[in-house]
Amino acid sequence: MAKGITKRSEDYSKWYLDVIAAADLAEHSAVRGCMVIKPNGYALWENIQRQLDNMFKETGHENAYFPLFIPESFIKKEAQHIKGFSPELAVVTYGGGKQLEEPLVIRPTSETIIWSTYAKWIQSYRDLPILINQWANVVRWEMRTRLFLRTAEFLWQEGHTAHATEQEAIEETLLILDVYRRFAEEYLAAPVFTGVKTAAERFAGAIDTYCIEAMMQDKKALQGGTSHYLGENFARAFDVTFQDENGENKYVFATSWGVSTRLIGALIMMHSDDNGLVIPPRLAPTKVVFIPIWRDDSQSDMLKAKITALTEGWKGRISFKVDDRDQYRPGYKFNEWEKKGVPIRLELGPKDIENNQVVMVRRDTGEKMFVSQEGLLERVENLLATIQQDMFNRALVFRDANTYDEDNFEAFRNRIEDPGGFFWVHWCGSPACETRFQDSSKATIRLIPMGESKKEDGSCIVCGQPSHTRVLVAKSY
RNA sequence: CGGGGCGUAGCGCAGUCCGGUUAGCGCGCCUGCUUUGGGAGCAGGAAGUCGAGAGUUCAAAUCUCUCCGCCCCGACCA
Repeated sequence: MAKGITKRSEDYSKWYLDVIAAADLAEHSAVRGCMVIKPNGYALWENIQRQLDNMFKETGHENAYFPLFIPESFIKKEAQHIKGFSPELAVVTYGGGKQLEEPLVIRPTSETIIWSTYAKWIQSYRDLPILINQWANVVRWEMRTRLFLRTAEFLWQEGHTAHATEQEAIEETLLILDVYRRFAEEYLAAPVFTGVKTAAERFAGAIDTYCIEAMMQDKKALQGGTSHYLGENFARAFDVTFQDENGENKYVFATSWGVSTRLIGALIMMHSDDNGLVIPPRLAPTKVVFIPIWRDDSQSDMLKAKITALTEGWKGRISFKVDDRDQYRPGYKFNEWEKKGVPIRLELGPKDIENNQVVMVRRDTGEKMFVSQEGLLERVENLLATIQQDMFNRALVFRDANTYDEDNFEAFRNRIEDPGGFFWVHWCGSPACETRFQDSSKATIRLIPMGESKKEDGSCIVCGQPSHTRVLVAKSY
């Protein structure tokens, strides 16, 4: 049915690239590992941005902007940080035709430039907290790249906050984790597990890294966002101190957190099908496309006028398009908007005029409905809400059907290959056993859950030592 | 960086083994007419430094050498 899109069952990663091409979201650029985000893809990013930005503002954050270039010496100040990032840095050594005295690193993340700045801003406890976010691009020289999922340059937001107490900083970290979870569930229609990373998977320079993890349709995990509690690590490296109420000098406590254009990759891989992109209504740049179907010119004028009347008052309430192009026939248009993932298609032809109806078609299920022209906007809005909810529910059912408890290491090694999925297993906490998961199964510990749900006594699936909680293990992107 | 594949019109490809007219095909694009409820038909048309450079030859998309780039799979990562 869909020309030019490989079936998921044939080649999942080819399918992924085909969906992006068919929906005209992005393309590879002349620069290795970089992508051009085209208008359809960027519109998705703008919607993600708009919503998250609102959520950050609602929780008391402000936006600011820090420079792209970071003096090399800054990056080197925090030992773990430089260790983690040095392999993937892009460095500028020439400027204005002359060799620079000090090379400038193109930011892979902005902790160092930000903390060197915060050091100047903070003297007193009265200066705290600082709750800043920035929308920016960053560069990480990746070996292997894939559109949206991993590119050498990507767009993201990075929040950087400074607090007087450890408790407040940890609360901030968890607050943002919850913002990410809510955004994933309510907007991306993506059920996620939340938890904390193991030491091996932790952000370079963090005390703890919290994350949201979602299951893609190939049953692999994708980390959608991270929130880090940085403790005093960066404050010590950049000498960021404040005087508290008692006149004592103390280091500030830090957090940082981010989500990137990778979320677009997650959205694609969770919801799209063999006919192309499927966008959750709340993030869809165009929520409804209206297609008139005519037999001659007089009809076309009449139908266009009717659609204008039917969509009276829609502007400002719902984003819609009327596809009245004369050079394409209806079937072509149906297909085109399906590939692009528009949630609802409305058709209006001579038969519908006779019956005072409109044909309404869901992108997510393909279901076709004949509905009255009365109260059309309300019907559309209701259906959009239904689609949003159904998409979440389907993803949740899929994830739960492919998530298992497993206590036998050999069985685990077999099942992670076939059928694959998420596995809750007991782990003693030792890095040695963690390494054995990875080496023997190519799967990693995605997170250690925080709540009570997976707390139970058991024995480590690798070594048999006591364990008090199950951890989530899966192959991942 | 290792393994595999590829580079010929905007996109997808044939032609390359075995050198030889004016480098083809499909889709798309432009013009016109007919069409229009699931990817329209006919007619006409535009569009190529055959990835780059060097070499062999009367003659190179095709043979030789060098280089560049991209995609897929692995090791590292949001």
